[in-house]
Parts: sequence; structure tokens; C-alpha cells
Amino acid sequence: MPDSPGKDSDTREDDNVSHGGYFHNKRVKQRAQDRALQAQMPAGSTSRVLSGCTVYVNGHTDPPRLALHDLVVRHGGVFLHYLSSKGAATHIVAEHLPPRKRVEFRNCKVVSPRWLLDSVQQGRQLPWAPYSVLGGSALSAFPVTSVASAEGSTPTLAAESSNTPTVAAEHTNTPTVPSVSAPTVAAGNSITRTVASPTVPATRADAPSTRADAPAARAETFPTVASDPEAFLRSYFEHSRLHKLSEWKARLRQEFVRAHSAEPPLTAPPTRVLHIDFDCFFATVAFLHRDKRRFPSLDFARDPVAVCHGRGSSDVASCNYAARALGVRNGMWAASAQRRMPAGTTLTLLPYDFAAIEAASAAFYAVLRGCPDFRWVLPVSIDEAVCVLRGEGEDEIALAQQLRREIRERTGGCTASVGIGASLVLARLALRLAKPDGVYAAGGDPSPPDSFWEQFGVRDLPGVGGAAVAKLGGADTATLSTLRHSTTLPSLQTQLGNKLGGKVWAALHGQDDRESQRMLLDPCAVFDRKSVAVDINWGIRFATVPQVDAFLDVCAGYVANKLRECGKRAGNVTLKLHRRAAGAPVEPPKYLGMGRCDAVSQAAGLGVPSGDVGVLATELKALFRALAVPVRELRGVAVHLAKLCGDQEVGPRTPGQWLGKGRVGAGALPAPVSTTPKATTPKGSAGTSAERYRRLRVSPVKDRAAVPRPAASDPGVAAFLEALPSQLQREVRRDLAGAIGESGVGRGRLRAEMQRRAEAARAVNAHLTGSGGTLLAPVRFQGEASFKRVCRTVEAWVAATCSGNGASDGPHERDVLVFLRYVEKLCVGDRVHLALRVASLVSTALALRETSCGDTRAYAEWEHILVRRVLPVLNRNRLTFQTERKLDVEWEV
DNA sequence: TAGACATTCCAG
DNA sequence: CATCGCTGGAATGTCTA
Repeated sequence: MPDSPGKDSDTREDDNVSHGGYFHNKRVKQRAQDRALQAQMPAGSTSRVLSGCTVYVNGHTDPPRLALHDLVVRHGGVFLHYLSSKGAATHIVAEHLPPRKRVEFRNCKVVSPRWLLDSVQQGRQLPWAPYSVLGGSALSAFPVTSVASAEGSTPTLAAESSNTPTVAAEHTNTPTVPSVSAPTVAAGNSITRTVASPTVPATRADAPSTRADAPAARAETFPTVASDPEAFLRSYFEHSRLHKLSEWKARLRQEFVRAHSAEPPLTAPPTRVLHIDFDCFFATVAFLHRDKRRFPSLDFARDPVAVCHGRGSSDVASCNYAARALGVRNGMWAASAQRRMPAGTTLTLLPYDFAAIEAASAAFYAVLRGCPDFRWVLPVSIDEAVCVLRGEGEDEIALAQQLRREIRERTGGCTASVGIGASLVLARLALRLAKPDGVYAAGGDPSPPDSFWEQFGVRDLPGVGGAAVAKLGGADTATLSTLRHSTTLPSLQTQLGNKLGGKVWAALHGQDDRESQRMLLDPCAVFDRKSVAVDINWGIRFATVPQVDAFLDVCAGYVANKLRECGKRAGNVTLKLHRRAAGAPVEPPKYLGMGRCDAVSQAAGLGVPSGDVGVLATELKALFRALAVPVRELRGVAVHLAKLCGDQEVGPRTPGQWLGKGRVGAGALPAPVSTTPKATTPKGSAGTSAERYRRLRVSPVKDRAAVPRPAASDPGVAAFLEALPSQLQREVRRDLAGAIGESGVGRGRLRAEMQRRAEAARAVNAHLTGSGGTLLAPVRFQGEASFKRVCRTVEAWVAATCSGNGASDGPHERDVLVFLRYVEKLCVGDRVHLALRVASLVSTALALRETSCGDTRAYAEWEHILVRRVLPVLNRNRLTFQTERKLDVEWEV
């Protein structure tokens, strides 16, 4: 196969289309893998016979799955490792199907492996019907729409219809899920799922659209992280209350900043604030929007009601006051809540109604924002706001009652309560007394009387949670009244820490601490986003490293999109993983929950602030390998981006923001490190380590100036190194430090470090050898498939080409081509980290060589190869390398 | 001693 | 059938230059 530059042009187009989208196209990568595979095969053994076929293999087959993969790819087809939706494959290959699968795939072309073999043998795609595993008769064809959307660029349709003329036009609009019988069902696009009704009665179908035949709909397969990370995340977030809560809050804050950023901060804290929120919001909304035929006589005031997804280990998101009176609490599991019901009483479980919640919240905020008495309406959450009154003297209670009335009317019956006070903390405490469905104004001068404080415990104070109560040593039974007389500021600070101690002390005197006051004085500064994150700690179950990589790609896409939406870039990325705790059961009590876990995290500075998916994805994969959590033990994945700055602020020419710091332009070639002014070296590990690296590299060379060198290559290896993900940079530097005998690592840490690296090595090894279940074909270098041995070969090669006495000119062109090809295959074959590893290996080996012998010709030659030839290969893959640093390097060179 | 990073806690 | 355990921000502890 020719190495023509345009050979993956269609991939690039796909990339462009998907760039900036919520999730990027996984298929592109699969195809790239397969193309790489095909490129490795001898030219005579390939064909285009299966062109247009997208094949999924179900269950055990003869020949086995791997052989079929090979066959399909070899003959121009697309092989799916897993089935994201039934529309994704044109053919499902199986020997036989269990009954359940027969139902699931009853509208698909399910063929025996023989169909593939015979088609290839005869050199054309044979009719599939005679090979049908389901009996072949009168099967409806594959939905044309889904086939078309699955592969935009391949002429699938033509190939399909020529073989199966029965794909009649009548099917054009057949939905994938056959059970949606009513044509009036709203175009709920994406995945149709049967919403399990958590309600006690066994009857189903509470969903807004009525389904005549729900049981058939149940055959729908649900996306899992491993099988379809993108669909999993989308579906998960559509159903996660905590995700919604966070998302809504972020949106409200952003809207606030947009509307008020022009206004100056207040100079003095306001004297009166009003804290307002809905009573048991989710439960109220769920009740108001319940299926009235199923719950005709439900009485919200008397009957206990809770909102949750299921009935066992499902969290109670919200419950009404009748349920609370019986001991039900938010966050409790549904089964546990049920158990608290006295005999004869049942807890009614209602499903979430997120759309209705959003609508009610919109009405709520509309009422508040429309009130002329408020200087500011500060959003706290979807159902809660702090309103800052313009002045004093209004009739606060009357105002509050008026607002509550309007809110109830405009939300169709949601009640809200209002607490009023001279500070945030007093308004909040007052709100507690106001609930449910009331108003309370905290009075008293300068602070409320003991009778007010008597009604609270420490747990009622903002900022005081379980941990703080534990630190107070069971003081949770004391009322705030006794506490304010019995404690002192120093004792609180000893017990709770400086900040929280001070905060509690202030609260006991009816005042807000500095931190809380900031929200009143300069809300825009407080609401301005300082970090971006995605956390997934439910449903995380992986079997192989590539599955995790694919999920990290999705996460990177998600946070990158968030960054773009708020117009920011990140300077720092953290990967946080939850790992099943030793001794914890493999499957925890909560369905697909994380169970008992240990948390680990590692951060990486990006050097140049970035919002690029590729940069983020690369860093995340590197961090994942550094953390070395065995894939099967993973129970949670979180990505946090910090050190945000506006995306305008990162002009490509901002001096001092680049990694090298000293490198400002091609003309300003490296001043000796010793003379680099300290002040221009910004803080940041990348910068300081880079300095160290350069010092290390440069020092032992004597007569450098005497050798004519291309000006560009002077910062060569350093530039190359800096363009690597920070994790790898760190490793390379550690290697260097170790080799030179520099001991920058403490004793205890060293051991932990060794252990971690051993584990990381095992993880990578598992990935390589396929023992983790990877289906990737081996990539060979000089016939060698073992990465370890390839590394040794490469090292020896570098050594041989510049170990000379000054006579060596560097490597042979032929060898360089072979090496480049190897790196390229690694990249395309989804093993970027290995590509990076082997490339950094060369630079390390080189740096070591250079410090020990002065073979400058060969060294310069190698630098040239690294920077001008290897780096571009790495850069070519959008999702695997770092486009922005690439610019840096190219501009430099 | 400042700062970077890891970890913990809280809220809704 | 399950079930959807998020996320931003502050504070504190620890290590290093």
C-alpha cells in the first residue's frame, strides 16, 4: 500500500465534522485501525469484496471471531468490536442465536459465517437470505435510515439494495424499535428506552407516550461504558439528578455573570437578604405531573411520596413532608424508605420529571427577576435563590407572601418558602423555620435572641457536615443557643480548623464570614467559573485498556466542549480514579454502583493553556497509565480542568507562556541557562523542569559553536521533549536524572514510585500482549512484535549510529523510514502511548549519548530526524497529539 | 516560605 | 428488572525548590 499523503483523507474530513461536537465519532478510529491492519497485509491477499459491509460477530463462531475480523478487514469491510445500536451493523454474523437475541435481532440480517467465506471465495457479495440464521423467510429488512446514517461516506445503500431488492421503499421510515406503534409518538430522536416505573403497582407505562406493547420495547439493549461509551454517557447524564443539578447551577451562574458583569461590586454588604426555595421540589413536581389515571386519589399532604428511578438500591431524590414524618430522608435508598412505612401505609414512588422541573424553575426565576425590590437575584440552585433587597423599609413579609403566591400560580401549585435575615446565614436559618410553605423573618438586634438559636443544632449551620460534627465530638446534640455561650473562637478553630472555626463563630453571632460575603459584594467574581469537570462514578465497568481509552476520549470531548461553551482554556488537567477497595465485593449492593473504593488522582500541567480535545485526551491516557489502576478494578473516572483562562488570552505569541519560557522566537536562540533571568521564568513544573533538562543537556559539551548546525535544531531535543504529554516528560526526565546519578527523589517516595512504575508496566504489558482482551493486531518493527524488545532494538540502533569517534553520520535513511513507518502504525493503530514512548526513548537515549560523547554530527542528524520527521508523524493524528504545542514547535523550527 | 499538587469536605 | 453515586469551590495537608 502506497504511503500517499492523502490515504486517510476521509478520516480527516470526519474529524473536521465531529470537531467541537459533544462526542466525537468512534467509528473513525475503528476504521483507521482496520485500514492500518489492511495496510500490513500482503497486497495479493486483499480485495474489496466486502466493501460496504459493516459486520458484527455475535457469540462463538467457526471460524473464530479473530479470524473473521481478519477476513472482513482484508476484504474491505468494516468490523465492529461491539454493537452500539442495531443500526450500526449491516450484517450480524452468528452460528446460532439464543431466543432472547432472536427477538432482539429479528429485524436484522443475521447470517452464518459461511456467508462471509463463500462471498470472499466467489469474489462477490452473495445474497444473504440463504445464510440467514433466523430462518430467512419474510424478514423485514434493515431500516434504511439507520444504515444511511451509520456510514455517510461509504456507498452502503447501493451495495445493500443490489443484493437485497426486498429493501423496499416502504421501510424508509421504519423506526429501529419496532414497539413504538403509535405514529403520534413525538420524535424523541435517539435511543428509545422503556422507562421502568418504580411505582408499587406492577403496571407499567407511566411514560408520557403510551406504549401498547411495552414488553417488546424491553428488548432494547442499553449502552454500557465499555460497549458504547458515548451513548452511555449521554444516557447516564439524561437520567442523573446530580448531574442535572450541577449543570443547572452552572447555567444559572453563567447567565448571572453575563447579565451583570458590567455592574460594579458593592462597597458595603447589604443589610437585608431574602432566601427563597421550593419545598421538596422534585417530589412536588413529580406529584403535580403524575399519571393521574394511575394515581387518581393520591393526596400529597397526607400520603408519603418519594421520587426515584427504581425500587431497591435507588436513591430517594426528594420526598414530601408526609414521608419525612415517617422517617424517610433524601438520599436514602428506596427499599430502605419502604421499610420505614408502618403497616397499612405504602410509599408511593414517582419517576423524575426533569422537563417539568426545568419549567417550574424558569417560572420561579421569572417571578424573582421581575421583582423591582431586588438589587440582585443570586442563583443558588435550580430551586433556590438569594435575593438582595435594594433598601430597607419595605414590608418584607408582605413581599415574601406575594412572591410565594405568584410562584405557586405560575408553577401550577409548587409551594416555596422564604427566610429573611440581616445576613446570608440568618436568612438561611430563617428559611428552615419557614418551611414548609411559610415565611420567617429573623429579627433581633444585633442578632436574634436565644429563643431563635435554641431551634437549631450545629448541623444546621452552612458548612457543617458529618466530618465537622465528628470533630466537634458529639456536640451535635447541643443547640446553637448553648453552643454560642459555651464555646470560644480559639476552641472552635482548634477543633474545626482555622477557616471553618471562624465561619461557625461568625454564624453563631449572626454574621457571614468573609468568604460568604464575597457572594453579596461581588457575585460576578464568585460566579465566574474557575474549573470544569466531569465525574462518572456509576456504571463504570471495564475489561480492557482500549475500552478505557475510548471512554477517556469521550470524557475529553465532553470537557473540551464545556470549556468551549464558557470560552475558556485550561492550564491543568487532573484524572481522578476510583478503584475498588481491597476486600470490597466485585459487585456492590447498589446496582452498578461504585461500592467501597480508594480514590487516586494525578494532575498534569499543560504548559500552554488549551481547550483542545487532542491535548486533553493524550494527557488523560498518559495519566491513566501513570495511575496504573487495573482496568477491572475501576469504579469511577473523573476529569477536572483547572487554571482556566479566557480563550482570548492565549495568543500564540504571548511571551513567557510557552513551555520553554526562554524560547521567545527563532531568532532568540537559547541564552545559556545561567544567564536566563529568573524573573522571566514563570512558575510551573513544566517550565522549571525544562530548565533543568536544558542545563543537564548542555553542560558537558565543549566546542559546540565550532560545529555548523542548522539554527532550528538547537533547541531540538528539548523542544521535542516538551511537546510530549507531561506525564511522559516526567518519566523521561526521571530516567535522565537516574542515569546521571542525580537523586531528586526521596527514599520513601522512591519505593512507592518503583511500585507504581512496576504496576504501570504490568498494565501496559497487559495491554500489549492482549491478555487484557484487546483485539488489536500486533504492530511489528523489524519483524518484532514485543514492544519491549522493539525498545531494545531502537536503543541499540541509536547507540550504534552515534557511538562513533566522530566518524558516524547518523542513521541510514532506509532505517529511518522503517522507524517512521512503525511510529505511524502505532499511532493509527490506537497505540499512541507506545508511539510516544518509543519516540521519547530515542530522545532520551540521544541526550545520554550526547552528554557522554561529543559525536555532534550524528547528534545533529538525529535531532533533525526527531523534530522534522518523527514529530510531524505524531502530530498527524488529531486525537493523539497536541495541536497547539505542535504549532509552537513548528513555528520554532 | 511560597507554590504545586493530592485529598477531603460540603452543598444542592 | 435493576439504575443513572455530579460537580464546583474552599480548605487543609504534604512535598519540594
